[in-house]
Amino acid sequence: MIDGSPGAVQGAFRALADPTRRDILVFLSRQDMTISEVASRFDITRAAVKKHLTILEQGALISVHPSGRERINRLEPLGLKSVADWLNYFDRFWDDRLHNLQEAIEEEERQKDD
Amino acid sequence: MIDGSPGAVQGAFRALADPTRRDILVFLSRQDMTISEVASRFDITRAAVKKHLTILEQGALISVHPSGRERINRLEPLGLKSVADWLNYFDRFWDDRLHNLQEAIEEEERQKDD
DNA sequence: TATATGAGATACCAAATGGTATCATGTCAA
DNA sequence: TTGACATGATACCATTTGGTATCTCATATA
Repeated sequence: MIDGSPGAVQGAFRALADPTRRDILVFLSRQDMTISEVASRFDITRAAVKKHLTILEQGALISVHPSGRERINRLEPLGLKSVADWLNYFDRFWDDRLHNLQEAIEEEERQKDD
Repeated sequence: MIDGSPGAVQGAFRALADPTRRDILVFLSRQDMTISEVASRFDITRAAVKKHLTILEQGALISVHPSGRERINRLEPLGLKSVADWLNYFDRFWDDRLHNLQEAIEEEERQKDD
């Protein structure tokens, strides 16, 4: 088994599959935001943004902190790290296979230049 | 912008969102396989596996090489690397103290932009 | 040649997904 | 207290997604 905690990894990958959610993570990396603040960055309704934030929270990529009538959304880098850890399994292939691949590509490029 | 080639990153993240597809990648990391060989590892039909392989190919996570009447599916580490590169943006946030520092800097930048 | 086999192509289905609109609730402030 | 505002909750819709079944095509092989 590769996943240390399979469920968590699945939630994180699921959350990252949507481009809007990835953009939200970038925004939150710069600054904590309320739902409305996040929503103001997009052309979709606040309700849709709320759904995205819920999925991000389920994937443990953000945490939510109530403050009065607002809810502050905060990036949780640890969740992203679980994804990076999963990818780490393939690190060794980036060394050998990737090297060979790169050579093959360059060789192909040379042959096109005829 | 974070993505070097946005479309490619989206395709890769989309492909990785499904646990069956992530398992397929692990199998292919050990050994190249035909569609039927991959399908024999799962309890779903060969047609369903074929769909997964198509999505993996669209995400540039595997490549397909016809050989006679068979089609060899091969892991493409380069596609996974594009995902890792996207995640690299968040490397600095894995340390909370760096996060706070970065936040202050970015906030200053943001207020200039408004 | 005849036949078995690997793969492609559709058509179809149930469930999940991303979105909207609408209404309810809690909290701040005048 | 009353109104304004941030959020929660629900119902609903169109599209995508993961899956099956079935048919056809191409290619080994007896």
